[in-house]
Amino acid sequence: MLSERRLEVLRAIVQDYVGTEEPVGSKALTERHRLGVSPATVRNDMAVLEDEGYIAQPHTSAGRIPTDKGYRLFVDRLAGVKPMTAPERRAIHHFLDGAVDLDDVVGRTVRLLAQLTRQVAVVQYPSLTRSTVRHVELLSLAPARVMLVLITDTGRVEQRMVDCPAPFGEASLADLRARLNSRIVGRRFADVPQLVQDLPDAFESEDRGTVATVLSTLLETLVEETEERLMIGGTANLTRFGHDFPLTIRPVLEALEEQVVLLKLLGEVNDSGMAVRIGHENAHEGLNSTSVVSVGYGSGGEAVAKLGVVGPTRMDYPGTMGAVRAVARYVGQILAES
Amino acid sequence: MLSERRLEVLRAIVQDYVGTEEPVGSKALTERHRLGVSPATVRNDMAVLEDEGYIAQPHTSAGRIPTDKGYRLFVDRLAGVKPMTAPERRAIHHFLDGAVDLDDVVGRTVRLLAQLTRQVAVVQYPSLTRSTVRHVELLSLAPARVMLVLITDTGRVEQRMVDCPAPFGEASLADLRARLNSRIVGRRFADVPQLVQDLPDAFESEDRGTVATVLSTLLETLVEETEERLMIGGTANLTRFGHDFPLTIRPVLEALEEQVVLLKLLGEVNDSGMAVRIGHENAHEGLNSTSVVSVGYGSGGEAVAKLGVVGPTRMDYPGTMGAVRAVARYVGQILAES
DNA sequence: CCTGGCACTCAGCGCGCACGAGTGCCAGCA
DNA sequence: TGCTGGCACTCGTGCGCGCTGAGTGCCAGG
Repeated sequence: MLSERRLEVLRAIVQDYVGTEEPVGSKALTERHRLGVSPATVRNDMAVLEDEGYIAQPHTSAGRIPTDKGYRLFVDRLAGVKPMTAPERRAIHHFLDGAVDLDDVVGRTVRLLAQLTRQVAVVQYPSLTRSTVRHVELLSLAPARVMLVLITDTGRVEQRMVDCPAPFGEASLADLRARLNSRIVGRRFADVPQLVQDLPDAFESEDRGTVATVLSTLLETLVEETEERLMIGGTANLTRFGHDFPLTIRPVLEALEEQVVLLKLLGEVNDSGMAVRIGHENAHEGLNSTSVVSVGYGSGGEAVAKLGVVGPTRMDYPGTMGAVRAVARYVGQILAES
Repeated sequence: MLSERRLEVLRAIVQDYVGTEEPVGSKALTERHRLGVSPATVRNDMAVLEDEGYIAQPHTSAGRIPTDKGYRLFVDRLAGVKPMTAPERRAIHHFLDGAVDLDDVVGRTVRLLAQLTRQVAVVQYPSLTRSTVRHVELLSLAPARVMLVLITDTGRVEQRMVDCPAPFGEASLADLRARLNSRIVGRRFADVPQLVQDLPDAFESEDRGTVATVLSTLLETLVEETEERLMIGGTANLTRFGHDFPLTIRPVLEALEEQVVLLKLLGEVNDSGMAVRIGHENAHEGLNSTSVVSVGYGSGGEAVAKLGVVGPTRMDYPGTMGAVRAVARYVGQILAES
């Protein structure tokens, strides 16, 4: 167990390193923080912290930098979430108000997050399966061609073309539309498969094939990993990563281009709502020198999707967490209003 | 006017420099190309080419590299468009087939282009105004709340919420839907404003306000710069830019995040279809060391949108132009089929 | 107009050296 | 037992130096 002062030393190291981006030495520490002890004592504490794996030196005769483990301790026990100031909150509201549709909301959110945190922002669209059906529309575009449009309560709209096995009359289409909507409007998309299972039975045999085709297309749109969409922004902030960064930035950009990786990245948000993954805690190799701060957001109580930022492990955790949380809350409100 | 051989020397310089990324000297040139003259002669030619501004040396006692003007001459007169090989064409087809909706088509196209050219790819969604109306749908979500859904023949779907000034009955809604569709289906979106101008007149006075609101929302979606959407990919390829690239990559990433800049970037495609902007020919400062190859694509004869790639001025122009053209053609086909 | 020869330039590289920030250890003191 | 000042040590960084070699421009001769 580390003494109170040693924790204080660790906190000071993290803060200084985040600020200066340079290894911090014992002398500098005592000058910048009122620790009440001499550099020599701090050196002893540092030696202990290094033994325990919380800090490391890049090379002998250099100052110390926090390790992933050090950041972890910092985040868990030494720092809180820094709340946004009133002007910042106003800026968030101002920036997000006036979005015309969901794409716009997500786009603005991404830019806002990137700007506030000066890092790379990732925003997931509200997941279909976790949303509620607001409406299902069927449009006849040709005798045997139907367009299926799904609308969620979060404003997300998905459409699919359906090539029917047989021509489908306008009356049958209206019938299907009505039955479908009466069954699933207001229900969660996740429940839709069960709710429509026996729907073809209600139709004449000649239409059954088409109805089944439409339904299977509907179900296909709900398949995980296909239905998920996301937007990223602020990649220009990657250039602030470090000096050696050709090697660092490359794998990060590559990782950011892979949907699957990104979805995993946002990962399981724990119950308190916010997740912080530090360095090697990220499964993906290319992201071993980055940290991810993510949080769920939603229109009501439960999260319909996640958003977060990706930045260097050397980031301002309290500030970033504060920004991410504030943005998520307000996006949730916006969605609830639409 | 430059002699035939001097043009040949310029071509050789461009080809070698693109291949090696290193300034090319007179000796190396005569070794790698059958110019039929000695290095000394080539040196004289180089001196002339340098006087004329087609090449430059980074510093004395280094080889020459092409200038923007040199690349321009190369593209205009010395090189053609390299056609795709059969396997490459097959790969394109394979990659793009099986997209489920427009987002998917655009997403696949971006990834494909980035992969083929090893550069940053930019794909614009089919512009609304240049597309044709396939269907307009109006959905009543609440007594005074309507969702407007626009569907184009290219598969693009846009939706907007409309808050009506007064409750709007189901019958009136159906009426508006029918009138609207009969007027504009099959017409170009650009013509819609004129076509719907007097539509409110056909309604009872109590509904006129709502109809006008719906129509104005419809027109808003057609406003330029709001209606344009695009997707980019392959930013990881930026890391292959050069050695000094922290300074190069930053402004490029920033430019890529700005819609407006990107839209201008794709720029006016000339009549032959393809546009190549080299270095300083790009208006945006951050892109002064990049070249942009873009082309229009469309389902029928005329272009509904553009796509292209952004890469270092030192790029394989014939190959890049070939890839861009081939992809654009096939995307056009895909859109026509949907 | 082309060619071989020649003197010249200069970026890159490796080397050695001095500097200084930062450390670990130890003896002394509260 | 824990803190402190002192001290020797380490090692990365920056600087100056000279060498090397690729590449050039120029010139005289064919």
